[in-house]
Amino acid sequence: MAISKDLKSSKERILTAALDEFAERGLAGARVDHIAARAGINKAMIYYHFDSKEALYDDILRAQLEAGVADLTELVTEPMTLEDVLRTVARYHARGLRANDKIGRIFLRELAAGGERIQWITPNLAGKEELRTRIVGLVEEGKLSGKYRDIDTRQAIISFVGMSMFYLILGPMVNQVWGIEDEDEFIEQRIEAIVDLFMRGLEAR
Amino acid sequence: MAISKDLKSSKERILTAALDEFAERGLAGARVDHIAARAGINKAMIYYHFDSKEALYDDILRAQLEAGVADLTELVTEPMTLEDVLRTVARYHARGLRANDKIGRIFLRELAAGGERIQWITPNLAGKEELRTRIVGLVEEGKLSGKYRDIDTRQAIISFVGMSMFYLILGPMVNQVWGIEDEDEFIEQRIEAIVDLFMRGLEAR
DNA sequence: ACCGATTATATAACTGGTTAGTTTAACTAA
DNA sequence: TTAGTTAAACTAACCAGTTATATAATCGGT
Repeated sequence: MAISKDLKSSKERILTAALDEFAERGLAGARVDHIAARAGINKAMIYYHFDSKEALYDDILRAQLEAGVADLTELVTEPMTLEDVLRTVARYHARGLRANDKIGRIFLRELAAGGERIQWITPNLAGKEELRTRIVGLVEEGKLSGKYRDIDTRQAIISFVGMSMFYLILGPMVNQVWGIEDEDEFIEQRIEAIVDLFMRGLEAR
Repeated sequence: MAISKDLKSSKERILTAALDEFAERGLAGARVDHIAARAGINKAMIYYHFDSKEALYDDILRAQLEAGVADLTELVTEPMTLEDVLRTVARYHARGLRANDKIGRIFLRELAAGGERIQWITPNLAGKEELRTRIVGLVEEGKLSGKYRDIDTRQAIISFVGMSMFYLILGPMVNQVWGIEDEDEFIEQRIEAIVDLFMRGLEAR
């Protein structure tokens, strides 16, 4: 039998199936039998590759977070203006994570639980610090040159990230409340609206 | 016996205990036995007052959402400028919901699950629409009079709500990433920073 | 005031389905 | 020979919901 190697290894199949199951139901709501069925393998294989349901979950969470931060930092390597960096971040949040919202949903539940697991798994994600200090630097520079107003840099950046991540987090709800039909168009407008509002709010007159 | 009426009725005790349990563990992770223990009553009493664990959860969710929206709409009854309305909303998000973050945590998990339950429970929260149309009206008015720029009103308001709710949602993570010590002071600064950035970004030069 | 009936409150023990994790025994491909 | 894989049955704990039972409060009728 065996229609060949079936494309992906069983371990990979378990990982993708588990990502789906955890995104839909959360750690407590996920069922190991469901994961096995989704992956099209026997449950015993899960315990052959992973110690426990929790260990599987932690593996996935770590891998996804690391990949996410790596993707984003890679996008902002060359020298860029503040506006371009922010547009890149906004685009990443709006487009990239919407295309794969699974980690977003898992992330939300972790936050609801207190975020301790995330801090335990990834004490310091490589690249996260780097990107932040880079944005801080660009804002401070503009302030010194008189191009930007003398605002609280930290608060401003948190505001930007908030605007940028909000749709990622509350997308479905926003669509319903505001009756949004063409989501793709809305997202493109959203990216520009965020950057425009922020830069305008920052610039000295 | 009975050391008296024991302050709160058993139903009220169940409701507060369940709110705690659901906030900490979510619907799937919550245990009816834990709720009973926290409330200091017998498990059967839960099924005397409520049909099921889910029904109890739905009751709590509905009551909390209704109370939240009612609180907020009450705060913005009198005629106010856009800036004052926004400051009220920001203050409400930053202070009010932080003082009782339980419903926020439950809300996050609902969003992660797709938000369908919230829409089912509260198809149209009284007052929610009212507040939104009021803010839209104030922005449109300012645009017509030339006080504000000709931006996309919808996008701008979503941006504002994003900035405002972000700290509510990601508070603990923000504190860790930015190393915030004095949280109370930070929150007060946050409210002003949000309103300032938004108004400045909106105003015509 | 008194009676019976209903209602609210409470408990401990139980039931039956569910679920994470295991075991056994066989099979395949490198 | 070893690492990977499968199916199926098993177990031990867990957990939502029930039942049997009991006591106190409430109330309508007389």
